[in-house]
Amino acid sequence: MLRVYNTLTRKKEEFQPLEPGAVKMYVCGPTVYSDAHVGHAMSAIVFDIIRRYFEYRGYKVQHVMNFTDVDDKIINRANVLGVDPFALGESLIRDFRLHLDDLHILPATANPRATQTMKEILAMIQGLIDKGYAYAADGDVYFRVTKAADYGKLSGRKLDDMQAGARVEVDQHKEHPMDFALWKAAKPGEPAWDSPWGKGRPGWHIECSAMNLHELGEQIDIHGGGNDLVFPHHENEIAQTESFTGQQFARYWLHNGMLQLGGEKMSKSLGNLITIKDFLAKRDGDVMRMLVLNGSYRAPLTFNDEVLDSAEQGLERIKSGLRPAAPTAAGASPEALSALSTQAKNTQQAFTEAMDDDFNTAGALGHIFDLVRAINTARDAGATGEQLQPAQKTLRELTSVLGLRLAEKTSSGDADKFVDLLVEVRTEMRKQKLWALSDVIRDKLAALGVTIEDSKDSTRWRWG
RNA sequence: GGCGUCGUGGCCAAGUGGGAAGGCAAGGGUCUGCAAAACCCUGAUCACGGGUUCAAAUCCCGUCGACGCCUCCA
Repeated sequence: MLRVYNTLTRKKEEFQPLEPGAVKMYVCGPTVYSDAHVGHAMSAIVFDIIRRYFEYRGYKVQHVMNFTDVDDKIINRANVLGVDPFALGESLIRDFRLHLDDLHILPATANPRATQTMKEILAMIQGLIDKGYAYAADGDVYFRVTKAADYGKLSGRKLDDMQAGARVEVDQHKEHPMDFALWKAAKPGEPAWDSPWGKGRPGWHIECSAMNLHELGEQIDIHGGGNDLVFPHHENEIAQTESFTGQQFARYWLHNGMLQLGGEKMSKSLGNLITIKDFLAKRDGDVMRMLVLNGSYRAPLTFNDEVLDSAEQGLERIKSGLRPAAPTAAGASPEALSALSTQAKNTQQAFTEAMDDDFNTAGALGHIFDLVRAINTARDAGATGEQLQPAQKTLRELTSVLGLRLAEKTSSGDADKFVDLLVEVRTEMRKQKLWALSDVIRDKLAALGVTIEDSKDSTRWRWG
């Protein structure tokens, strides 16, 4: 039984899809006004793992991730750069997609954009006005929060409490300080679309509601995003969509925790961010994923060089389990092989149990390391490639559910042949006990990125 | 001020009533010509103080601390 933590109820609940065997999942993507940072990567990786796990469990997943491509910040930044806001968004979306690929994140089944959903946005706003949930004022349109009886149910807030906080902007157009914009009247020089209320553009929240409705229908299984979106964004989405359709919107609300850099949330507004591009220039995409897997997706995640180094070493360890049998392997005992296959079976089961419990990746990873150890023990006991194969296949399968690539480094070009030759020559030297010379070759190759591992009667090497 | 999450060995962290997973780092060992890799071994009064219970890291109350949201944010 798969259980997920639902922000709406603050409890873990059994996952029951609207339609058997299918999952409709909508995840809030970035607003494209500057380079995406590793916090965006974390969120994308979290929901990629969730999606992969659902697919592993046999569900057909519709995974929608939007791009917000019209918004104040995009316009401001485009003005600063002196470029067209749409061109800016376009190029950032292109970059983001490349990053997702480098991070081994499966492409969403749909990537709607605000600017391409304008018809649906306008229809929804009109519908909300018709039903009395929204009102036009001076070219703007606002949502009437007092009309939505359960406004605040996701974030656990009450309208009265929020007013007490007094950090709500005062706007004479609004009936209630917490009313929020569905449509914003255009200022001179801004991108604008025609509407019954004059030229303008959509507010931030309505686009997600409209895209959801358009791509997935009135009800969805899972709505996801960072926990900084719980209020006001997701709260407002619920208010809009449920007021419009008259029924429950998303059954399960899943939120990932924030990446912490130096004890603080990484964010664009704080400016303490590391872009995905900078990260990938230094580390493999698997490292970021490993970091996410080692923690709990709902909790804050520490991000620094120490934990990244640790993640990198952990990956090496998993890879050790995938390495081939010794060339001279004579075969392991039946007891050893039986222990290996038992461990593979147990690992598979324990993995599923962990992941079924609200995607407990840290637990799942622990079980995977048990299998790694069992494989390495069997290899040390002389298991042949054929004998290791079933367990290694299980290891591959489970790690790929988590989205790990686990690629061994390779060289481009013909270098391998020359390394083979050097290693061959070195083997001769070792036979003649020319240790000093052998060690020089080993050191120099290491400097070139080749790792040499000798055993009693054979030598193997690899990049990295 | 309001709402919420959390505090587990040097670091990251799983576990939410009855054995304190796992990874990284460190130390010791096996193997090796030496290394490396692999394997084995070594380590925790579970923030603090009360309470409930035969039994608490886990439930309840309190204290302290950290972080998030309440304004755009993954």
